[in-house]
Amino acid sequence: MEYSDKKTQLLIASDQYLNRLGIKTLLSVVGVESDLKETNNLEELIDLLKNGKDPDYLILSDRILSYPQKKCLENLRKQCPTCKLMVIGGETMCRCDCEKFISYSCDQKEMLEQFQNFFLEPKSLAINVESSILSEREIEVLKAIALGLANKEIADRLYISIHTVISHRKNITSKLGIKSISGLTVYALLNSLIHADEVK
Amino acid sequence: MEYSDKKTQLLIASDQYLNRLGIKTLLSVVGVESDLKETNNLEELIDLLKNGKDPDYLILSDRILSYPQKKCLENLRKQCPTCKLMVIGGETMCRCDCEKFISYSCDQKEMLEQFQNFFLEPKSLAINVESSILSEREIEVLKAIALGLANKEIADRLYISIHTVISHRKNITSKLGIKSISGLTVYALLNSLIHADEVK
DNA sequence: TTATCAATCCCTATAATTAATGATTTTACA
DNA sequence: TGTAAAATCATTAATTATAGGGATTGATAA
Repeated sequence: MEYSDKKTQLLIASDQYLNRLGIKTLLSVVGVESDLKETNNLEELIDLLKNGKDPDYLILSDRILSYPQKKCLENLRKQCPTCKLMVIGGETMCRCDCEKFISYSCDQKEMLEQFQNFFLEPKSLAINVESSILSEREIEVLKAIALGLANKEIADRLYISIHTVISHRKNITSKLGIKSISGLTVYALLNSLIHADEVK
Repeated sequence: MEYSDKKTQLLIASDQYLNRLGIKTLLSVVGVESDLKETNNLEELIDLLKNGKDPDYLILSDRILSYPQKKCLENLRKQCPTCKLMVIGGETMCRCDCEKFISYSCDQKEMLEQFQNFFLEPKSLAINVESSILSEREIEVLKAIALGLANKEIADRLYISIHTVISHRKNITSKLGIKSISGLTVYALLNSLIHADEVK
């Protein structure tokens, strides 16, 4: 039921230009012809999805997703319920609600196969994933922990008592199941709560 | 003084296929014609430099460098003292001994300019940078800290007393000037001492 | 053959974090 | 309007980490 005079609509969202360029080259290798749009940030992506018509395919890097990634993806899904979604991510990217997940570490052969499959396979049903459970305040505290602040410093920064900080910490560790500061730091990094160069 | 029948030798080293593909596409956009080799890991890169003749240009991603990055780059330099070196890295990559440093976050325009300049500008002199100062044992302890282990656990793992661990820790923090666990974790991540998915 | 450095160990005292429990106030939602 | 969750503060005890000191051994380079 396709109109042969209507090209496939494809949208690429990745923060890195070299990545987008690689993806585009790969698309031409695979033989996908499309009306192609691209963006390097989440805001513009959301704008494009809101104001334009739904693309047929959306290829995005996990690095442009905001925290929490799962929630962010869910919201994107709502913006384009009919499109096929491919997420390219690092080893630690949570497997999420998308038709195709590809790791950045895939070699040429695998990457080619995955891309070919993506455009051949029928659209799958969305998988429901539960989203993040941290409250706003807990996220603030988590950020501060990951930045290397001590409880007292966090208390001063957020204008609360150190007891409250400790309470939040307890809730964070029990909710996430991550007990060590390093673990929390990595979590915060992976979820773009902080940037590596902010840490003291 | 170039032989017109001899193509430029160029070597691309990046862990990610999409990156290499993007770089190659960019090279053809810029109009660089070359004998091109590529690799996705450090070992193969070193092999290529040892066994083949020196390339004219070496483009590498900071992600394939082993710890410490500066030392690793110095060693690579010795392997190919005459080649022009471009390093593409993240925001937190240390500015290092190379002719051209490009951030992954550069947009199309800047990336194009930087690539064009790289192949036009004359080779600069190497900058001497001091290398890492951590001892082997200190690196072991740092790894363990970044993985989220407590002093006691580190002691058990390394078969030393907790006092020794504390001593090493003191030396590490004073050498690096990084006091917080999060800071040390980020340092370990950036220097590929650990991987994010190993952290507990 | 001295220095130097890495690696190991120890002590004391203070600071910081965690565990276990509990309580109050505000906010959001059904 | 009642309930649940979030955000706040608190106490006590136990555990861990940090900041100062030192000390010994073995390897290695000047």
